Amino acid sequence: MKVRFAPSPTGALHVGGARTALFNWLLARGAGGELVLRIEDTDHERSTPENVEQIFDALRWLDLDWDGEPVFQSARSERHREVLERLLEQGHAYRSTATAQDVRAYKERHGAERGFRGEDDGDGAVRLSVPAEGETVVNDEIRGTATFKHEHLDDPVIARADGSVLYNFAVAVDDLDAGITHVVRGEDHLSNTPKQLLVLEALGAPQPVYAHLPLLHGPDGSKLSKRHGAASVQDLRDAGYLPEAVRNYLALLGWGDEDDETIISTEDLVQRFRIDRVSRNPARFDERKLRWMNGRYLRSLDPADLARRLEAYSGRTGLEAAVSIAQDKLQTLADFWPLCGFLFDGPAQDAEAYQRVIAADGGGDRLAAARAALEAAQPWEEEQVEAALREVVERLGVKPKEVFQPVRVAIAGTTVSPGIFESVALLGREETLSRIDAALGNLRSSG
RNA sequence: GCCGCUAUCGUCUAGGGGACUAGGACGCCGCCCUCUCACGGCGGAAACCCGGGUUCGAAUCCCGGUAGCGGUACCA
Repeated sequence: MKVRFAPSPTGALHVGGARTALFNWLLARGAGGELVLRIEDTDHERSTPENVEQIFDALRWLDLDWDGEPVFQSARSERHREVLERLLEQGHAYRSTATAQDVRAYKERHGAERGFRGEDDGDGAVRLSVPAEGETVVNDEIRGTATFKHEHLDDPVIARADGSVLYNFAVAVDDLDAGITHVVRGEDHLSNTPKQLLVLEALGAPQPVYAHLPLLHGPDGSKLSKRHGAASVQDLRDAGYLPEAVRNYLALLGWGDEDDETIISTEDLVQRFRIDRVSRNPARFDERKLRWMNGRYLRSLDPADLARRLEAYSGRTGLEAAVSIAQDKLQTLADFWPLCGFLFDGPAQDAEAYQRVIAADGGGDRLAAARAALEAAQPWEEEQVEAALREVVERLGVKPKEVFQPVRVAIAGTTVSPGIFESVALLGREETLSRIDAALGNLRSSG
């Protein structure tokens, strides 16, 4: 088995393209086949080094590897010219000067459902001769068969007047030459497939196995784009998702095993993935479910591992202690800093929280009581911190939160943080007391 | 317009003639846990596009309609 993944280098790797890459990868890796990467761009306008590097980068981040060197398509290779000549000589193709207007005029005369047939003008673009009778059947692993009657098919242009070849010709020849056995790509290519099959047939070449994946849409059913949030692999990485979670989520978008598992490791995915179990309906990309799944993966990570990833993501260091008290509260890597930033950069400035929790209803008095208890806590460990604060709660006869929240706002600046005992213990005695003093000082000065 | 593909809870899906009172997951709602926010636990609402046919029996097979998507480039 030889599988190929052929992204078009339009820039970032779109989420749909990433899923196609994943399915190709799962198919090849699961069957022990070979997976080649080909950058598909016959006119070479889009495959700038930057665009190509973005594709590689996205694939590497997803940890989807390929075999051998990536291949770059060419519109003017000697091989393409040679095959074109052969088709011309054998009468499978002809040169025609017919324009798009000519095609329209033809259909007005013969009916809209009638495929265009040109005449051999001896020059102009090269068109493939579609047989007058019969049909071309695409055997698709996912859809069964799609039948295209030849009378409905236009003679497709396969090379421009200047001799450069077009996609539907190039892709068929390139797949043939590379010995590709399995073509897995988006459903938008299904209607192109008969053209490619006809090229192969004119060449007397065998057909690969096809599988056309349903398309991916945005949450509202329209084409997935930036305005829906994350639309590319780059966006996903920036939003703080884990590659293993993205792989898991994407695999379940259009594919489902009979056992209904939701969290599936990549190893299991490789083992269980079956191309013929891919769904036929288009799927919507729902970032909420990805967030949930990412949280599951995040929580299952070893804290040291999570800290490493967070450090790479944020560019900061020394995060492990904070990670260990915040891990359960994160869904993405991006959630960490808003939650734990106060441990490193001082309390946040949430005036509303301060007013409501410390400045009102005796919050300051309870905070002062907590300060005194904390000052006496010995040693400065989570257990002693908890004992000290709970003792204050008991002595004052108030609800726990009436003591804990003022402390939280004093050290974190906001009402949301990791557990209060862990946070205080991690912050240290000196820093904690000084932040409480600052909050209390504020209270006095504001009267 | 023409050609092609598709149609199960809001979303992703399981199901492939009787096991369907249609299962799971996200999301949503309620309760529990609880120092905030989360996590977790328990429970709930929520779907077979419509119409014909085949059959003892249809979510499942067939036909038609409708809708969505894709293609219809000297783009990829």
